Amino acid sequence: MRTLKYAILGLLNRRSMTGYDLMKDFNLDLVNFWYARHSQIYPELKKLTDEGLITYETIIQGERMEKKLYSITQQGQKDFAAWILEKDLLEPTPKDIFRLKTYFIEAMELDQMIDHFEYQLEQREEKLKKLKNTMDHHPFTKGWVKIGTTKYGDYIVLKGAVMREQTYIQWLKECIEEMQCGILKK
Amino acid sequence: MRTLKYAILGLLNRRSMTGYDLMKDFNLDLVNFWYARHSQIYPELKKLTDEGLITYETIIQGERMEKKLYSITQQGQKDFAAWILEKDLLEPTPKDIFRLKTYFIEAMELDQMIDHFEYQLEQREEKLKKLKNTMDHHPFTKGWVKIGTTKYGDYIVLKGAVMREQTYIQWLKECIEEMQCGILKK
DNA sequence: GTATACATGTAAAAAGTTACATGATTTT
DNA sequence: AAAATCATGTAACTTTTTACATGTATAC
Repeated sequence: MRTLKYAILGLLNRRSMTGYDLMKDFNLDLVNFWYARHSQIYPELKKLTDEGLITYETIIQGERMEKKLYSITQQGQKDFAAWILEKDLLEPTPKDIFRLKTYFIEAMELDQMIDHFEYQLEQREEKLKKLKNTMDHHPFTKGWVKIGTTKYGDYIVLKGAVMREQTYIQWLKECIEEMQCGILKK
Repeated sequence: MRTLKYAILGLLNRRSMTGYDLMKDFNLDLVNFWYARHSQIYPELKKLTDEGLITYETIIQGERMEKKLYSITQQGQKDFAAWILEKDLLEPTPKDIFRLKTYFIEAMELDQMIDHFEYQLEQREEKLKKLKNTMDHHPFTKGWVKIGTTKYGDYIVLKGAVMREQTYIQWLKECIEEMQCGILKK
C-alpha cells in the first residue's frame, strides 16, 4: 500500500526537510503510529524523486558537508491529497507479542505469569509517564491551538496514544489482581 | 525474532493439528494479536520439521485426500518453554494508518475530518459488537474455567481486545464531538 | 450438481530489519 | 581531544503479502 510513501509526502507537505530530519520525525512525533529506519527512508526518497513526487536541492552545511533538502512537488501534493481522502476498511488488528505469550499462559506457573505481567506493567507505566509529559507541554493543552491547524493533528493522536496506554495498563492491573486471587486460594 | 515459529509451536503444544487447522486458528482466536496467511504457514511448517521441532503423520481423509497432522516434539516443547519465559522489552508502538491520516488532518476540511472519523467509528463499533459476543459466550465468563487452564489465556486476551476496542471508540467519539464544536463556531 | 469448505503448496514482490560503510560538524 | 550528533547511503536478510496453482470432500 506504500504507506511509507504517503507518510513522507505528508511530512514534506508540511515543510521541506532532509532525510535525516524525516528520520527524526519518525522516531519522535510519529513513533506512536508509524516509524521507519533511515535504511528504508533514503531508498524511498530516491524512488519518490524518480517518480517526480518530490525534488531536492543540495545544501552545503559548514565547510563542505552536503545535505539534500527535499520538497514536495505539485504532483506529490495531488497524490497525497487523494490518499488522505480515501476511505479505509479496518486494518487487521496489530500484532502484539505480549498478548501472544499471554494467550499461551497455561505454559507458565502462576508466579511466572505474575512476573511477566508486572515487568510489562513497569515498562508501560514508564512510557505513559513520558507520553503524558509530552501532552502537558503541547500547545493545544495550553489552549493555544485551533482545530484545522497543523498542531491539531499532532494533539489528537497524542491524546489517543495516552488513552491507548492507559487502557493497556488497566488491563495488566486487572489481570494481575485476578491472578493474585488465584495465589491466595492455593 | 521468528515469532511465527513460536506461535505455531504454542498451538501445537496445545494439540496436534494440520496446517489448515493452524490457519483457521490464526484467523479466528489469534486474530486479535497475531495472524498469518497459509502461504506463510506451510513453508514455516516445513522449516520447523527440518529443524526437528515438529513432526507429522500423513492421514487419509475420505477416499484419497491426504492431510498432514503435525505434532510438537520434545525439542520443540523445550524451545517453546524457553521462549515464553523470556522477558521482553516493549515492542515499538503498532503502526496504524488511521492515526497516521489523523496526524495529517490539516490536509482535510472539517467536514471531511468528521466523515473520516465517523466511518472509522462505524466499523469499530461493528467489531466491538462481535468481540463482546464472543466474550459473552466464553466459558470463563460463565464461571466454568479456572486460572492456569488453557482457556484462561484465551479469556484474558479477549478481555484485553474488548478494552482496546472500547478505548479506540471512546477516542473517536471525543474527537468527533470536539470537531463538531468547531463546526458550530463557524 | 453446485457451492462451500477442506487441504496443500510455490513464486514473485513488497516491506521492514540488521549490519556494513563513511565522513563532517558540533558540543563538552 | 573525545563524544555526540548530523548526514547519507548500500547489502543481505527476514517477514509478510499477493498471486498463481491444484485437487478433494461435504453440505445443500
